[in-house]
Amino acid sequence: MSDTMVVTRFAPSPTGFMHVGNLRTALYSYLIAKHSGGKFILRIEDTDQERFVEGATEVILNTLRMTGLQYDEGPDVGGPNGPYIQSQRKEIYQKYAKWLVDHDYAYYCFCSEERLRSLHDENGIGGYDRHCRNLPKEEIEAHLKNGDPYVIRQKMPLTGTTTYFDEVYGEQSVENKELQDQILMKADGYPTYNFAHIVDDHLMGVNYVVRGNEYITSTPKYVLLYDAFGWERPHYVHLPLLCGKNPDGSVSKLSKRHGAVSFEELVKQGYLPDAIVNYLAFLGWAPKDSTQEIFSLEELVKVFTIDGIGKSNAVFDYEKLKWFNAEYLKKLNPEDFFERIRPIWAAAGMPAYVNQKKLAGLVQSRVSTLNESADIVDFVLSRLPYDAELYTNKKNKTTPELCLQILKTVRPALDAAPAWENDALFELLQQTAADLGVKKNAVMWAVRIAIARKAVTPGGATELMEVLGREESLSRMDQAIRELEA
RNA sequence: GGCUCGUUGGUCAAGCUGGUUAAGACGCAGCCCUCUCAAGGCUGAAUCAUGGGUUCGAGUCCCGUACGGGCUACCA
Repeated sequence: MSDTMVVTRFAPSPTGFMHVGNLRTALYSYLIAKHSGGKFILRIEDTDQERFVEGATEVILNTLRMTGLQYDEGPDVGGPNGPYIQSQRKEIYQKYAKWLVDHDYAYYCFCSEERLRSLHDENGIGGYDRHCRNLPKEEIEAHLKNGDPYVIRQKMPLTGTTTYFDEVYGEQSVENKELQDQILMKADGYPTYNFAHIVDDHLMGVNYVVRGNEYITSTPKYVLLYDAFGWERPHYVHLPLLCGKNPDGSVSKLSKRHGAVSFEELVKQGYLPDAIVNYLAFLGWAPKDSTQEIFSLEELVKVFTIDGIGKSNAVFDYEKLKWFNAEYLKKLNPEDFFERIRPIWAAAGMPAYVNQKKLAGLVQSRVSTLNESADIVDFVLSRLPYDAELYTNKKNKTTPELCLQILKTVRPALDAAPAWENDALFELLQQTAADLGVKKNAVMWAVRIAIARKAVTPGGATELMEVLGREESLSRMDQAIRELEA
């Protein structure tokens, strides 16, 4: 292990929901820190006052809690480098901005918004013309004394190149003349992301900056700031982006039109936090020397390394997420699974006579999300409409007529059932089939359709009879016989 | 437009310093199992964007082209 501890952070802006792309960034930051026994910090970046959303920080805290990404320092747990909410650190940024101005790395800009807008073309493209870069001292003093609104801009070098090393993408370098004199402090006294995160990362000891690759081209500007302050530059780990597939086959940055993209939404749809985390880990990363895919958070911490991170953007695939979720659902012990779907069934109106525990057992290996557990048992929740067609089955050679005959034989035999339990019922029906001289499968088909009225059900005829209970099963069967006779 | 990053099957991807029958997973198809359907087991179809180099030999190195992403905000 190196002598300096790895310190990473997750620094979301409170938007009101947790985009899975953001969650994945948080995950990777956490894993990189914890893999080497380092520290993981949470910092809220709320410097955009116009975008303030009530309760948004709670969403972030809650997501991290549910996914198990425990941070060592953060707004609600404190730490030696707080506060961890940027809006509470205004004076700090102002102090450092002032230092930059005093040392000629930044300057006051008094340009009006109208003037700035006029610099842009119809697409909003076009940089600042550095109008205020070399204002005479007296003019600056006058503006300041006059209380004119101003911003502070970074004074980029006009020549040369800036180079930095990215842990994923390798060496990156740009011509300094391409760099904009970006705004560090806004007119409202708040810093921009471009400035605040640098000051905070340094002050908080963050030495591994993990974020989306949309920052790859602006990082030279950040590196210049570190250099200006004389601070040690952090390691940079830029991550490939998460994309979604469009109807026409093209891909673009993952957004709402691709489906559920927030953690909360996925959970609401019946995905388990652990499964979501596991899937996200594999979007842009793969373990070395292993084809294993199911990993707990603790296991991920052990195997996660930066050199396993890919460079190209990944498409978010809901089918694969479903598979992960189904795997996690199957791994749950039966009681656990039952407890999770019980409220869903209750809300759907599960009848009291149903043996829910048994039903849950039948459902567990047949759903890929919690919510599906209600759809898949619709025929239990209420009696589905009669459909004579279902009694006809080519493979088992059944027809409505044959089924009626079978049911009329089965029904009285059932009265003699020793116990209303799967094995006994199975044996009984098997015996009836033998007595009748028809295949067992034909009997099973007739009975199952009679009580479920559905071609595809979780579990077979006798299992469903057990789940429905004696009374309901017989009642359904009686009804089926009446309908077939009509 | 400028700058920049990327490109292995439909999707996630392994393939690190050039020689592989180019892993594995999801999905898809088929078979087995089976009281329907799942689960489980087995099999299969499907990929190195493209054109030039370098080399005895390139998915792996170099250049161009195409396509895609990102940045170019008093958003992060």
